[in-house]
Amino acid sequence: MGGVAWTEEEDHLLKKCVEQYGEGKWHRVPLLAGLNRCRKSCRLRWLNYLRPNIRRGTFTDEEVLLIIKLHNNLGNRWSLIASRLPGRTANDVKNYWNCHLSKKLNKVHNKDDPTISPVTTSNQQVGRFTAHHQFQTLTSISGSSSTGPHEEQTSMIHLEDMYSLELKQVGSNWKQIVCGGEEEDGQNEVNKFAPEFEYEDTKIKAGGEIRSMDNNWGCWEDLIFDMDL
DNA sequence: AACTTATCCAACCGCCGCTAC
DNA sequence: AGTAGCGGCGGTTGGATAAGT
Repeated sequence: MGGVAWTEEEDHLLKKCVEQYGEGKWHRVPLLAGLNRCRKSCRLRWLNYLRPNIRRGTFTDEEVLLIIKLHNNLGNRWSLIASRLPGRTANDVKNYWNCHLSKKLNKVHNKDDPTISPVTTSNQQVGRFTAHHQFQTLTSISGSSSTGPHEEQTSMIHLEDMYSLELKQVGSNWKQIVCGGEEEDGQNEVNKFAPEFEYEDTKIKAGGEIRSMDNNWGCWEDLIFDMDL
């Protein structure tokens, strides 16, 4: 283990203590329970192992799909993801992701370019973005492609009908990003090659996925990874 | 059978945000 | 405003075990 393993006696003392005094006040637990463990260790042991209704064992297909979906939407916020999976702990979800899913996903993502993770929609690859803080809703994607020596392709990504991104694919890489806002004085407000930009409270950064925070899966469904798990 | 390598997962560590003072 | 103490979180570690040679 990563540290000193808990004994049955320690588990019993901790369980008894939490049942008697309730969760919280973890700084008092080692003293109340008579344990030679720090507050964090006690809390973790309770949350990940001793708490009632904890589900152990292998993850079901439904759980795996939900984890993937939630991870796309929330990132590495394991406690939030675990809260959607009854009986599963954040540590379990995190371990499962690190041991099983991240490797499989990396295999899929890194097929062509290790710096770009492809997202597919209607068989059209559009690259990926990360939206931090409040995520904007993806409303539509349109694209055009020209078949030339470099096979250049352009995709427009529209966010809440207010803001749009333009991706250009040169060869096998998505390199250029053009960010546009509402038209002003007939000129489209454009920042070329922006690695990231902010719109109101939303920061959108190149290199991740477009995400929605409002549980509106309808938009996201079109962007689900084309994965072979 | 003996050894090496890979995988899994419980536990630890350091950081962050919140609250009280 | 600054600080200490706390709970909570995500990243990392390392021992146990399985799989491979």
